[in-house]
Amino acid sequence: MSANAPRTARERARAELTREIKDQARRQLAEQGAPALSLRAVARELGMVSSAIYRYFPSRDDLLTALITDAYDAVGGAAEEADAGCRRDDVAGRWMAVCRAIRRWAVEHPHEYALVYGSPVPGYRAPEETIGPASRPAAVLGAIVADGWKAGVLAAPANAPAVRASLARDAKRLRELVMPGVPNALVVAALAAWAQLFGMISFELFGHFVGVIDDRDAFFDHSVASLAAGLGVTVTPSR
Amino acid sequence: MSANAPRTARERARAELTREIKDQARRQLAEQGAPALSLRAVARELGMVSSAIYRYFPSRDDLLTALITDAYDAVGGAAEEADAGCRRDDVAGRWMAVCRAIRRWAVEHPHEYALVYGSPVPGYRAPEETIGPASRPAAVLGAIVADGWKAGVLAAPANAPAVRASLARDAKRLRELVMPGVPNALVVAALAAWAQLFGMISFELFGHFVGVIDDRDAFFDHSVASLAAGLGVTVTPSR
DNA sequence: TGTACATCAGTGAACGCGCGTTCACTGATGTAC
DNA sequence: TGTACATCAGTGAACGCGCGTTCACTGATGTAC
Repeated sequence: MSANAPRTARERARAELTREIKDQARRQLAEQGAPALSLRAVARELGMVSSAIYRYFPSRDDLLTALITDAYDAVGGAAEEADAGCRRDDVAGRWMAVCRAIRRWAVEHPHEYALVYGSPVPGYRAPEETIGPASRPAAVLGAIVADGWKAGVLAAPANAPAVRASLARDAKRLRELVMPGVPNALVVAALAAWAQLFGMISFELFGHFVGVIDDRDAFFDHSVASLAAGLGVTVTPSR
Repeated sequence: MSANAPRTARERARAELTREIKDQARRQLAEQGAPALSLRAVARELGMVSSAIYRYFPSRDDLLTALITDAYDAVGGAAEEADAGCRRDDVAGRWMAVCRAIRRWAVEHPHEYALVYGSPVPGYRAPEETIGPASRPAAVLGAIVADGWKAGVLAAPANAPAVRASLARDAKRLRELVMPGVPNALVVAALAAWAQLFGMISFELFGHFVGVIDDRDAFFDHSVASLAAGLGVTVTPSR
């Protein structure tokens, strides 16, 4: 029993029902997508009266926020776990493992992925509290790049364009946050790789590979290895 | 007057109202997003009774399909126009111009962009007729790559991983469709660049650069030039 | 250990709203002779 | 050129539905003495 575990029966029941509501909401997310998520349907499925939900979430938006936070935490956790399973000095292996873990999570939870990386839910404005969880996957990738740079196995891309002053400002801020010691050109390249990684996952999940790419595992592995190559690290072609 | 222009007053009125309905629907798309698009609201705004819309679109899904087709055509047209404005042998210039044109269209029409490149609209299944328009932007990029290869200014990335057999099959099909003569490794690299290009645009539009990248023009130009560099062509750093 | 009060979870009814779609209709426009 | 009929656009009412949220309430759980 941890120190901040619920003690009274009431507290335990509350924690459990909060979880059940979110689980049920996730199930509906998976079936019909975020815009169709309805408090009434969640309550119905749980055998409660619709107004009872309001004891747990003050509004639909708060439930959405909880789902968004959980989704970021889940994908971030998957990334961290994959990273932790690699030898620290195997930069290429860490990169591949983390990219694959993120994609696997996305493929297994397409609607949760769409909730956080797809089009914004109309009328919903994400509150501050989602920022922390949202940055977890990026932080993992940033740490790999920083470690790789420190170990000398990464390099700013050879024939990359020069980094303009305004971009250098952005790079400086990010270096201090998440990629200590990494030079501007590599910070910017890493950022692009980050956006490109999710771009490929989104294209796959959102149907743009239909009739274009059949072997999506192979394509993803290939492209993600190329992204790594663009950062100067060569992935040895093992599975 | 073109040969297939509407002749009778009825036909003219019908064409005009069809356009007005789509325009109004686009306006609502821009204000509240696709899931909130409602036939009743469109009719209301146009001063019609809601059932009148059914003379023009047999259902909400058909209106959505029309908007999707138009959006693909718009972004495809923007890409084609940008390409046509360049000297044929300026491969790097064409690449940059087309990427910028696509991004510009996206930034200017964020909800139409989300409609086609964001999360799928729940409950909506895109019919066959959207496939043609959907491929236009990709076709433009493919033609640039094919021309660049033919002219000898593009190359398969130097340190890229080998293309597996199953991927080679996909590459073969695409080579025949859109990139004649281009070798497998370059076809696959071009595909990745295509997905990555839209990935960066999506990240920008869907809010993932907030607090991360301030100078998004510079970042986009830089990254898109890097994508080109990854295909072997160097972009001279002019604006 | 027992009692009195405060807190909280869940109920059931209601408010006010908007939606997609159908249908029988009226009146205007187009077409064939 | 004029008439008879067919086609079509737009109307207004209705069907059946689901939604988020509020509110006064009952009964169970927790807390202070």
